[in-house]
Amino acid sequence: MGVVRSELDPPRGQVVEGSSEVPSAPRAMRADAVKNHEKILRAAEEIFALDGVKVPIDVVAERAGVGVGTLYRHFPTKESLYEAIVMTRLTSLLETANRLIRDVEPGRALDSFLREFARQAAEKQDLFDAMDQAGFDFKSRFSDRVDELVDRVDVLRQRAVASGAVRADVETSDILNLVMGTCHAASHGGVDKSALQRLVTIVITGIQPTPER
Amino acid sequence: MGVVRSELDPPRGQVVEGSSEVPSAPRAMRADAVKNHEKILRAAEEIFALDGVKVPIDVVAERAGVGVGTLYRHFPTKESLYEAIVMTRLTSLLETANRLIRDVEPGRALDSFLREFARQAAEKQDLFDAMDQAGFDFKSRFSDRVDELVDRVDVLRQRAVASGAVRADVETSDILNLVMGTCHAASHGGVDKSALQRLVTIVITGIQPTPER
DNA sequence: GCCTATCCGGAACCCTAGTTCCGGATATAG
DNA sequence: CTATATCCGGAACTAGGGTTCCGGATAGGC
Repeated sequence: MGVVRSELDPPRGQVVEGSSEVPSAPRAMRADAVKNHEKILRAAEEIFALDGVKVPIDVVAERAGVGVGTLYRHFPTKESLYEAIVMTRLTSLLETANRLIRDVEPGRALDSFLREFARQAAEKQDLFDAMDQAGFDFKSRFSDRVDELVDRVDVLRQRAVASGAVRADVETSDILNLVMGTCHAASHGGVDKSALQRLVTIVITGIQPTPER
Repeated sequence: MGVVRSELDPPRGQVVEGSSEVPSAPRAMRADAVKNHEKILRAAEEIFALDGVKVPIDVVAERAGVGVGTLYRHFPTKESLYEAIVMTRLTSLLETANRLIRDVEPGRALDSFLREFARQAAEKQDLFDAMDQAGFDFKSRFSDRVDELVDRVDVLRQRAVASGAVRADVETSDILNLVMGTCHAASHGGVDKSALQRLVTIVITGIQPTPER
């Protein structure tokens, strides 16, 4: 829940010197282990982005140039590896949201975020899969991080509403569902980058205040 | 391709009397077989609607009150059963489209169709799954029927454009992708009927001509 | 009422994909 | 340089779900 420290940080097995812990200090990882750990992460990031959760674990291992046994020693579960990758994606998105909240005028910030969100989700199949499963209400291993993200989007939305760029009766989940929908189209082929942006534009237009009517 | 005659019509094994075919006329189905065939279809329609393609075949058999062997004699493949169900759904949608084209004013017809489409796809998980796989370009067993449907929607769109209800730069695939996206949200829980209609409304608003800007 | 072409049920089989296990290799402390 | 704690690879095991098979039941023609 709280601290996430997944296997994403440069792996180490060392305990801080002088730790008051039990003196059975776990040794540092062997050099080859560290190298493999990184190879696995790189391979996973590439393949998951391309093929999503569905890709068999052997394929990841092969691409990493490593046996499945090795992969499983580094990540006890396929899901744990998947989770490690998705977490970085979500974190990155979160940073984007925060940056936009901080630096960009409210009217444009939401727009920019949604476009970036769509771009990412369309580009990284795994991200899409994750949010697909997680829904925006659903429980999942990512739900905490997803909640944070939804919270940030809510801030973006509120500001956009306040600045008159978005109608007040639109809910955050509506926006996310709609944009996820565009990604959905993108991740199943048949929608290139420009078409994707066109779809997002339609959504954004749809949530703007309507002058007349 | 052309004639679809799936196992949906009341099954019979009879050859038309006086057929010029080989005289080895295949007998009519036994009464119990006919009954089972129907039970299987009914069960499949219910379960596929609820759980989509993913549902194991044994579950369908059980719900139909029939052994898997029996199910497989009637439908040689899980996919063939699935196909039979989805085809009726697509056909029904096609009829809806045609009726709207015939009876309703262009400005409202597309709107009505999209709402009905969303309702159906959200209600029948299998329909959603099918279109999900088929995409709107992708190949699949349904692609012919899907093509027909897309063609009808294109007519609806063109008319809507002509009547000034929809912008001219919006493509049919854009519309379908967007609406599919809304269904996507709906089929993964967290979106009730009213929320779904709200989403569709946003999409429809998004493809309308913008007075200013 | 009898006989057999049809049909039924579900155990068994296969294939896919995740996970475990262990004999062999190797980094690295001493 | 040597000993050994770690690490590696991939064969083997497991589980879920589609499909096949065949002994037993039965509809329905005679």
